[in-house]
Amino acid sequence: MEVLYQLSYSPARDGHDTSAGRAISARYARPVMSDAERTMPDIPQHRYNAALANEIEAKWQDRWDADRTFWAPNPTGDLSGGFADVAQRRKLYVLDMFPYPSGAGLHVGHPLGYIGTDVYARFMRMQRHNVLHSMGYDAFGLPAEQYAVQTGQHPRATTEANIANMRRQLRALGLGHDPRRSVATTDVDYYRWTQWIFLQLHGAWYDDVQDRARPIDELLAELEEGTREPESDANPDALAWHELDGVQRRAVIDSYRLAYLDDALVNWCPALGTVLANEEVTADGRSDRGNHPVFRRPLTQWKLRITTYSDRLLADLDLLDWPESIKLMQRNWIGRSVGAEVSFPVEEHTDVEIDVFTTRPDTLFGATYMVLAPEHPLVDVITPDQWPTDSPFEWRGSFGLDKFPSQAVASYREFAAQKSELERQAEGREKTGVFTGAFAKNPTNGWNVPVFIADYVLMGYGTGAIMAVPAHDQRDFEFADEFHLPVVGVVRPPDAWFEAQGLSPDAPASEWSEAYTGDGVGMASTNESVSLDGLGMSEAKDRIIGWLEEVGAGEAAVTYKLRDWLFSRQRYWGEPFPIVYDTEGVAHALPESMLPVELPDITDFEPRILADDASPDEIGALPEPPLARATEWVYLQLDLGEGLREYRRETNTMPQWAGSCWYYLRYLDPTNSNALVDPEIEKYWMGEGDDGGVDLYVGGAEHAVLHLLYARFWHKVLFDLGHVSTPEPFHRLFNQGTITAAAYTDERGAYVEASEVVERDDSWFHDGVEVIRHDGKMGKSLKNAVAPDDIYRDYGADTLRLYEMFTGPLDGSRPWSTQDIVGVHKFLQRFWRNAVDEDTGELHVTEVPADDDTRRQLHRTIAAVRGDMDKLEFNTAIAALMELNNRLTRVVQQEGSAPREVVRAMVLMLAPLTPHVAEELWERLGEAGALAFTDFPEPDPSLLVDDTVDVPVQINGKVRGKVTVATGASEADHEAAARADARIAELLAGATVRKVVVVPGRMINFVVA
RNA sequence: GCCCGGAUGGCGGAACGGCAUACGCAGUCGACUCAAAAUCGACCGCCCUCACGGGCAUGUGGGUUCGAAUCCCACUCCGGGCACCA
Repeated sequence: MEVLYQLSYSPARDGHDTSAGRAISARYARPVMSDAERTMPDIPQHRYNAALANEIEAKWQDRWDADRTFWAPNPTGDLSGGFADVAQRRKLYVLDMFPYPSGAGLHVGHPLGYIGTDVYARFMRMQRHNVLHSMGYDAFGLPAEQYAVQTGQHPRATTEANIANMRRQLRALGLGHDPRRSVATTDVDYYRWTQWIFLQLHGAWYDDVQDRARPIDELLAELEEGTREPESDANPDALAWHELDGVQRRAVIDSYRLAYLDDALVNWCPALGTVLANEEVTADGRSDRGNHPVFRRPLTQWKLRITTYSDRLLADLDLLDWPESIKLMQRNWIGRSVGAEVSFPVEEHTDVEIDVFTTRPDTLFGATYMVLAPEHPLVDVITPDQWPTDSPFEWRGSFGLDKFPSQAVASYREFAAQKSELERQAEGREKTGVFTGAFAKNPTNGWNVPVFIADYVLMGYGTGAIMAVPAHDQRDFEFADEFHLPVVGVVRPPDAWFEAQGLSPDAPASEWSEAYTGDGVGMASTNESVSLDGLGMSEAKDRIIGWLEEVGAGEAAVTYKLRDWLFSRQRYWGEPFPIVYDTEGVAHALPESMLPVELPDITDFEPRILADDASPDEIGALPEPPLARATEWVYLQLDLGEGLREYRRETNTMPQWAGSCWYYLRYLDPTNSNALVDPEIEKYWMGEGDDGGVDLYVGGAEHAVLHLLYARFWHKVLFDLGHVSTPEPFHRLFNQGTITAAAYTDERGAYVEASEVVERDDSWFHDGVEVIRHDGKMGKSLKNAVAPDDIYRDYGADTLRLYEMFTGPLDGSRPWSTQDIVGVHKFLQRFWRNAVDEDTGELHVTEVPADDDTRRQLHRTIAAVRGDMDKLEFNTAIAALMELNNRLTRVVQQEGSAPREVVRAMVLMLAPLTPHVAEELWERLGEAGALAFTDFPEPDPSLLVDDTVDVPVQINGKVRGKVTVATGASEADHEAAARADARIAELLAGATVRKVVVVPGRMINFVVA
């Protein structure tokens, strides 16, 4: 079996250590104590301390590599060696969100989740599971490219160096990963398949009837057979397929694709020199990465039609064992709203209607004006040449006292476009807008309502136009207030609302100080054919939607906040698109046989930015991607079926999210050059059907909507097209917490290096200057990172693992405290001492069985540890092991040696948590077999119950004593035992016992008068 | 503003509606030692008490219950997400 791919762990299977591993061994095998200390007679030679831990850790890490301990066999293919041995085991796929290999390396906050998954994976491996656990690298992205711009060093060089360093740091933690599966998204053999998935998206369309994606060829066939009409924006005249010419047909087909070119407003970030997805822009209009200003600009870019999956992305959350908070964030992000679309005829334009979306069709009678988004295409159509007579001066625009409506519209558009998202934010919710000069007709009551444009209506949501009901929508109310538009109430608020407003219960809406948005009784909503008066909100909605459908003025409708995924980036260090353009500018997908499209080597990585961020309004400010300058790569001749022709390549690259959308599939079959993953292997690890997917996926909650939504979308497309067998990629998701640490700022508010701060009298000083303490997520930016290498040096990796698992529940955030580490280190030291003589290094375990109480505690501990580890509650599992060790310490003191049955079980229970020291003791105990695959201890049920149990006795719910009763005693026996207790009897004397509550084995409560 | 989540000793944290504060850190005292370190042991929520014991404590105020850290309502503070989404 030959395993060849880039950037893998070095081939330890040949018996050679990796160079990185060697470095660790050499570095950490060095004793921490000086030779003088080492030879001092009163410091035991064989104490478990950092020096010994480092020796043990290096030894076992080398051994695991040599023995291929964590190679998980596939059922077939290159990686199937040894499968027969595990074929009877159940499979388990444990996955970490893979890291970006940054140059700074790891700090102790990073591996919290990795340690958690490793403990769980090792625990399950000891319960006869074939466990797949590996770690790859999400290595495309901005930092490597920005570093390249600064230094001229190729991103591949820095990326590979960073990956090597992270592998070294992770290896030193003793993580039981299958190294053969460690892919990096930047490997050509990897991104070849990222490009392949893009081709699948490009070659597919969404069939709304079957509710799934299908190959585009099937669409073509249906159009040619005439079983489907070419309904598309690219076919505005609704011509039949046979009436379209070749160019038109092509445009129609392209408009159906899941990957499509779109000319629309994008988030343009001049400082980063690229456009960004909506998900990458923060609420205050800045880039998620780097916090630079972002502007809305039109540009032709690739988009992925994720919106077609809105409903399924929403509905299938129910299949998942995920934290409710993450599901909720995804639901909110998808933002499904139910309501109606209503058409408002435009005055003087018999053929034009303005369609609006509303969630409150029950308030339709109260619509007193309309608003279009400034960039709405109908604005130019409806805007008249002259202002209507009597149109108020204040409506005509405060942006230049415009003589004509077209001028007012133009100047308002300019005003709105020039505002950055940040400026819009800074202005709060102040409403601005301008009258278009046009009127539309409210279909319910025939009112002529003025049509405005205003930037509080967004082109990207709903239809880009609203009906404004100021009485029942706060934004509309504020706009109406600003422009003195009529406010007509059509839902009667409850009396309490009027009271809270300080209004009399019959005050008309024109006197209200805010909109009433709650439920209420319909009023003033009657015409010749429908009435909503007296109806509640939901009845009124049903009634009016029925009426709208009847008269052809509207229909029920659903809208989503989710937008299609902007998929182009003007960067070098990303996956090239497998797309070329012909001389007409038409995009063509390359055939699969031409993959991979490799990134060309260039030397100038900088995106060309033609204007600085001070003048982003120039269209010329848009950049040319670095790849556009690789002209020898860009221009080529190809035969795509029409003979040899000239083409130019797409020079944008894919966003960083692309590679991370599917890496969990490539771990399964990393060396497959014929397919993304072999179907048999995919079914084996992922399972099939609604409850299939990765068994446990652990990562930070910061990926709640970005990565997790994109990955689910790609997986569903692959599912629809038959490439994977489960509708969802990640069955169980767990969010590990973050590690925080003290951070300090000086008087300018700048962070100072936390490790250099000293405490004096409850104050903190850096270089003698007092600084302010805050707590924050550990990291480079707060200058409070702690390197794992330092902890390995001072305590060993097992101690670091144990400490991180002990400080609290895995999903909680916890402060780092180097001071507290000594507690878990001493626990390991004490357990070691219980089994090994510190002076001689001899084992001092006895074959004599443990006493009954010790054995009972052992089995209770086994039961507790098993339960806790199943639930990923490692902190309480460790607490139980500490308690057992405390008892073992007493036994050793009394007996002079430790019972093997206890030591053996404890070694097995520690094996997932502190695998190196456990392996060492396992070997010294002379136990046979690989520890990693030895069965986890099982509790003896008969030892979990005691003969007697202490039960608290309460009087009126307060604990007043404790009695001992036989296990399984009756309620009467409990009561009798309690009454027999001298102190209880005394307290009960003279009182009337009204009631006795007995919960056998738990408590007795006397209720007295 | 809206939506989630949280609040327990000096600190990190334990507690199926039933002995609050497990386990660990820090602290106090003791044993060993000439001494220190290391190790081992005891104590360690607050108040009153020599003690026995009692009172009060799980952010605040109510409620349900024989019994509430746990369930319900309101509020305060902290953390996270969304934010003119019609």
